[in-house]
Amino acid sequence: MPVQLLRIIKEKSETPLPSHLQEEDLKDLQEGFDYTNKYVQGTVSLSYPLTKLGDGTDFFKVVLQDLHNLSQINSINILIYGKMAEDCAKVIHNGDTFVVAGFKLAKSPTAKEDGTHGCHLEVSEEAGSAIYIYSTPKKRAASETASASVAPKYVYTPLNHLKHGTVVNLYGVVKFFKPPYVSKGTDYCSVVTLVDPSNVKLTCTLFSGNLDSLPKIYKVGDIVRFHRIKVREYNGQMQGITSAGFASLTFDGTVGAPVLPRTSSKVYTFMDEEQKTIEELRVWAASNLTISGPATKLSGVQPMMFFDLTCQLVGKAKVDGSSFLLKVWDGTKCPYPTWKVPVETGDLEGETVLLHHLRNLTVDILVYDNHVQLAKSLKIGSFLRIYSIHTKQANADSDVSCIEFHLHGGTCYGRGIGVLPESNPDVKELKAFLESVDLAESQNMESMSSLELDGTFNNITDLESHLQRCQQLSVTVLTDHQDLNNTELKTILNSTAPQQYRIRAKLRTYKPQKLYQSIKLHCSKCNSLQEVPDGGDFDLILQGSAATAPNPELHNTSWYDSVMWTTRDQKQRKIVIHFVKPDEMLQQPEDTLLMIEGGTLKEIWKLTKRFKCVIPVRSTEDDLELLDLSAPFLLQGNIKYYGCKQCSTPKPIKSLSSLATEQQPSWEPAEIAQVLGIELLQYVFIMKFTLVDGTGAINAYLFDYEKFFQIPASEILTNNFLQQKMQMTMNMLCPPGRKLDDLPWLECFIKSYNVRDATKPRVCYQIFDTTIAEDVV
DNA sequence: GTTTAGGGTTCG
Repeated sequence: MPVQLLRIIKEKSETPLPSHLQEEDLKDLQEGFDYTNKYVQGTVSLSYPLTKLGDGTDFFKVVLQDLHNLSQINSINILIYGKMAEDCAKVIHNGDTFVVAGFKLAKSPTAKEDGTHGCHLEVSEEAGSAIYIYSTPKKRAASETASASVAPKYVYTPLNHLKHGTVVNLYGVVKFFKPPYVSKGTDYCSVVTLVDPSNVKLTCTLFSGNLDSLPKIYKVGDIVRFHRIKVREYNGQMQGITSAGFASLTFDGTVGAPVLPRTSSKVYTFMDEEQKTIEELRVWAASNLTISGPATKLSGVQPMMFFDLTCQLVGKAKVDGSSFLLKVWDGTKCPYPTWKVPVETGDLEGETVLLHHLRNLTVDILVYDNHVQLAKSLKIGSFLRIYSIHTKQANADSDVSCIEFHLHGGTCYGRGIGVLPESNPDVKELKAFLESVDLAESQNMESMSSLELDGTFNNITDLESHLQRCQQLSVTVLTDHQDLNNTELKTILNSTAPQQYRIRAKLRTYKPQKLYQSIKLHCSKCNSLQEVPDGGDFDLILQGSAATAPNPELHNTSWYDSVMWTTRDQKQRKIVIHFVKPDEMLQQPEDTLLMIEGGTLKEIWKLTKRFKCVIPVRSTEDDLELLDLSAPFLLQGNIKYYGCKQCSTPKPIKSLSSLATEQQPSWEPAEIAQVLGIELLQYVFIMKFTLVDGTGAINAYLFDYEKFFQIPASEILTNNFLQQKMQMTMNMLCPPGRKLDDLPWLECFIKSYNVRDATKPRVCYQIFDTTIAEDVV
């Protein structure tokens, strides 16, 4: 809208300028800068008559003065070209406040003569400029009286004085409306029924090929002003219909709300009189029109109702030729399970991450027939009001029934979809609310009742394919208890613990998503879980122990041979390696256990490649001893073995001689730990699986040393291949980006158990006696 | 300077 005539009340603009525009001071304007998104503001001090340039283009020149700028150069010439020149010349008056946005700056050839700015502004529709003119009524009235140039005076006809075959202007309060929809002809259509204080109704049928030029009505009670509407008699009643030059303004009908016209007209008159009319109509409507109650939120829907929903579009997808899916949210949670319309993953438009985040708050609305075309054109993220959504209860007799949302075909009762601008007060309120919604809360599966869970299995399509799916092989296999029957998750959730169940479910999600974070150390004695220490800690401990000088008296005993040397670097570090002697004389290095004093991380690492076991030690007066238990007490291959600090009581190293004297020591970590008084910590996978089966969802812990993944937890941290293998397995169980429908089934055993910790008692679940099927691995 | 729709809930 290149030229807008607005009103000023108490020096303050009623209509804020578009937010992307930034004000620029006249004195700061410089050549060579981009002023596409800038505006300047001032008072019209002089305007010249509208003229035509040689090529026939309309041309209009205005001098703009910045009254707040006390410097010498406080005015600038504005050159307006084309249609904007014509529009502007019609409405502008000296003294008006004038705002120009999106102009071009050029050197002014007349700067020196007239004392204005060194540059002038060039303004035209082609350049993307916009002009806003603020006119104070008093000044305008005075100037109109003085100049005797009278603005067109509109006459408005009350609804009880309409005559067939006339074209009139009128005001009315919206009693009913159909938001613009695609007609069967070439245009959009909107049907609007108005009333006014004469208590006569007028239904208007409005057509336009341009969606924007139909009145922007958002709710019953809005007030409209129509210019040039044709009146006809139809079925014994007066009817309004668009005629050439039809134009409209729409206002919020709330008493006391700002009087802001919604329009697409480039130029319109709107002054004191109009303001007064709107305010009077608002007051009349407040006591004469049925006021609808508060808007229905998703949290307030009932199984069988029609309602209007103000919401944000999160996703959309084609379904078939006659229906289309809209995924929307309003920040509240529907109290019933809601249906999920199955669509191909590739057909779903919207931000995947957001769709996932909001999955518990979005509802699927299936729109049909004539609404499909409009629905397709909607932008993700836009704010909508969907009129007359029908809620329907699916499978009413089953105990897992859910609510379906339909926008049926046709336009009865104003059924349709309207896009609300961000400036709409309801949208502002909704936006603020959406930003405040605590997603963590709504995503917390544990806080959800089984009824609230994903309703994927609750519609007919899914039931049909249910048999098919039952025949699918599970990606997991039970290693025991095959005689048990499956139990639904809902039943498990409603039962007391402890018990054991066989279930058939899908892995909806799991934690941690970074698989290496699932590896912990477990003490089977005190049942504690701890993080795997990182290599840096080990390095520090080694450096600390290197400060302890080796004790030569401890070298070369009956059960080990010792070798010592000094590094040639400045540190002159002493390194001792004690090779444990087995009975067998001929021993291969790969079968040998050695102990090392004063070695670095790198040296130890190298030794583990050649020898079977490496134990870092340091000297005391009468024996070798293990280092701090934050360091591994044993390294074997790629694996570092740790002891539980709490449960271990380390013994002198000579206790190891009992193993060394065996004929062929196996050097099992568990045995070594035992003789050294170490409580061995076991590597485990700890994961939280969220399992769903259509009746409920359960968070079950996977506590696995090796059996489930058939990958030893101890090896995963140092083996890229195994990490990849585990990631592939998880991708198989829970393919990323897949709908729940397409996930594979898992057969699992789970056991429930009671947990009493600092918080309230709760029931937890753990997977057991289950393993990944061979063909999956 | 035509047609569309011309208010009054649901096939899915």
